[in-house]
Amino acid sequence: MSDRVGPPTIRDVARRAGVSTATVSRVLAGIGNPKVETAGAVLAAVEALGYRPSAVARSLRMRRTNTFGLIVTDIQNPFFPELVQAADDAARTVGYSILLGSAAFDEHRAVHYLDLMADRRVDGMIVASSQVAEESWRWLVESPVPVVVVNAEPASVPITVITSDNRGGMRTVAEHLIGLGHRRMAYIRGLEGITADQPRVEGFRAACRDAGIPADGLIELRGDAQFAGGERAVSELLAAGTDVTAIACHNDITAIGALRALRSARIRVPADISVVGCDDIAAASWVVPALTTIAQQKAEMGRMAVERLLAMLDVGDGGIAPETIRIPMVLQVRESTGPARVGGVGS
Amino acid sequence: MSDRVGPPTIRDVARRAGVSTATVSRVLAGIGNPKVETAGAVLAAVEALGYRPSAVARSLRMRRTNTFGLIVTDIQNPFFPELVQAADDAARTVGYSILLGSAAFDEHRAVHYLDLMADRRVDGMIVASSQVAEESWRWLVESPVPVVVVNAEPASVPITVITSDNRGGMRTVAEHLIGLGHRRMAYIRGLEGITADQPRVEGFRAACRDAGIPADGLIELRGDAQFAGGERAVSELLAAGTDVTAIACHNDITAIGALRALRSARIRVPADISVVGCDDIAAASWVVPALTTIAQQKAEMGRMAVERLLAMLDVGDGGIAPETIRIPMVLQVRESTGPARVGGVGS
DNA sequence: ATGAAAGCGCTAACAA
DNA sequence: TTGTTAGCGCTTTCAT
Repeated sequence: MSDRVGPPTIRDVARRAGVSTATVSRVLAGIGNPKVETAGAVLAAVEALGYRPSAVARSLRMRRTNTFGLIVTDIQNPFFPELVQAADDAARTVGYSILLGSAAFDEHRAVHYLDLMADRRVDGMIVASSQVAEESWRWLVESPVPVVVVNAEPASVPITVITSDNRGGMRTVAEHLIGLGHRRMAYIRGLEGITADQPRVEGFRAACRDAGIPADGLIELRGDAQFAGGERAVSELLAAGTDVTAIACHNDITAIGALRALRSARIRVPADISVVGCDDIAAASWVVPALTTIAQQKAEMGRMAVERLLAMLDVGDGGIAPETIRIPMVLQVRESTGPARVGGVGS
Repeated sequence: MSDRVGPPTIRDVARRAGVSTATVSRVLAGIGNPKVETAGAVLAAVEALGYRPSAVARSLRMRRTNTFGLIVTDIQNPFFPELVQAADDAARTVGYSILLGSAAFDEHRAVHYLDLMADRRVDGMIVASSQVAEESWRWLVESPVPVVVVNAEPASVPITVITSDNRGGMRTVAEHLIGLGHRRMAYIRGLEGITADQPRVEGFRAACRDAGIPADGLIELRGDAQFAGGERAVSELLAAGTDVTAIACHNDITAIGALRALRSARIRVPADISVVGCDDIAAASWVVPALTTIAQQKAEMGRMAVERLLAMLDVGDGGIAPETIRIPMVLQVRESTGPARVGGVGS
């Protein structure tokens, strides 16, 4: 009747089974050829005691935690949960778990998580956050732990990156619109400096150029990658009396904001103006009209990030050359885009 | 030039500073009155080596991980990220971190995470998942680690629960509707067996009863707590030719589905029919018309769960009696509810 | 096939 | 004020 404090340890099991801790360890790890009776005794003791090996002690001894750190910009952004889920799925199947950090748009928090995960001795890190300063990126590449960056492209730092093909994706969007006859369009950009902003708008511009659309056929506005930014940009657009037949947005949330502003102005979508988003979050198919958008393959990205980390662990980091992997985006045509109207708004 | 493998340890620091590891530990912990020069030397060595104490080793030694486990039903459900964020915030400020597990509606996964977190020796657990079998609940209460349940109410198990006042919330919703003159209403329920389903519908019924609304003034339909369920339920309602002036839904996603079905049927909201949801997810204010809903105070719940865990840790679990804390819900009146129309639909 | 013992990196008595 | 030492619970040589 010892006053055992805390969960049973391997010693408790060993004692009860009348063997050494080494034997318990081996039996549980399935190493060696234990005599059936020994194995039986061990297993019985484990069962009786409800023994669960301490991952903490094991981590210390093994010098590996079987944990990957995952830092996201903001878990409340509907883009991330799917990524997180996919990464977790992939990790789980190979015995890893994910330690999550949501930077909540705060650079300091991002750094905090970087430290935290270093302290926790995670075996690898996935950084899906653009809230990371150049300085931190350097620190990351130099650190011995494998790192995969998702949806951000740190300037001038050799590191493995998994990202959507933002440029190509927005080009596809533009082509879709142009194919529908649109020749006067607006593009609502994301927050200034956000990683994907530049490539997306460039892709859009490129397609316009290729289609021979004159420079003033594309008007660019600044949003904030949030609902409010989309609303505001459209209000400004309308206030300025600018006449476009389509609006492409940096992301779905922006587009949904745009949709709402348009509706308030009694402009019909897509009859008067077409709207298209980017990301394909769940809400994109909930709104009316359902949003045409170009989808990021979030699950695919999460899966790949983990795979990559695993590969680096195998080869012993550094064995794998940093590489930028671009995952294609896929167009989801729904209800918010249609043929360009010919006359003025309301015609 | 030793081929140091892995990050520097406390011994490296001690060696470099010419002191014992104990001293390093003390200086870093701010314990005792180290001579300034000693402290200086230690700090310098720490700096030079880029030393970060191993949380793994510390956890083993201290028998505490400074980690709370958090299991959610499904991180992709917009309800949870805010809860997670709040819990993480609260935990972070007191030096804790959150190990997240998303059960993804899978009972086996929920169990998997339970085990995982036990193995990791988390100092406490927050279980915000209804995917947990009775058997597991028992296991949880018996386990020595403090547990707080969020938004679920395990039958007949004494455990600390933090939940929204679902009954009171839906009562408020009904009263809002009744106050607007509605007397023939529909209620779309959640998935069968889901924890909040029963109290919510009961709250609604109670208010109807109190207002003297006849039994056939409230028609109940079964949804699935998802978009599709809301759509389907409304279609059925319309197909049956049932004439109601308001529809209350188990949650926002259902309500958004309902909104869409109504729109397809060219029924105006709120002119013809009012719609109200529950939860107040971000998308509730994005849709058109913006959804009137009764908000769960998710951040509050996350915060409280952590506080409670901390308290249990202090007092030494068991010192605090299991208690069910009901957090009030707050009505958000937006655009989807209005006065009951008097004539038939379309009048 | 099994046991004894060392040690992963840290903290906390206890000594000095 | 600082150092010595003994573990925390595990895995893994090296013996036996």
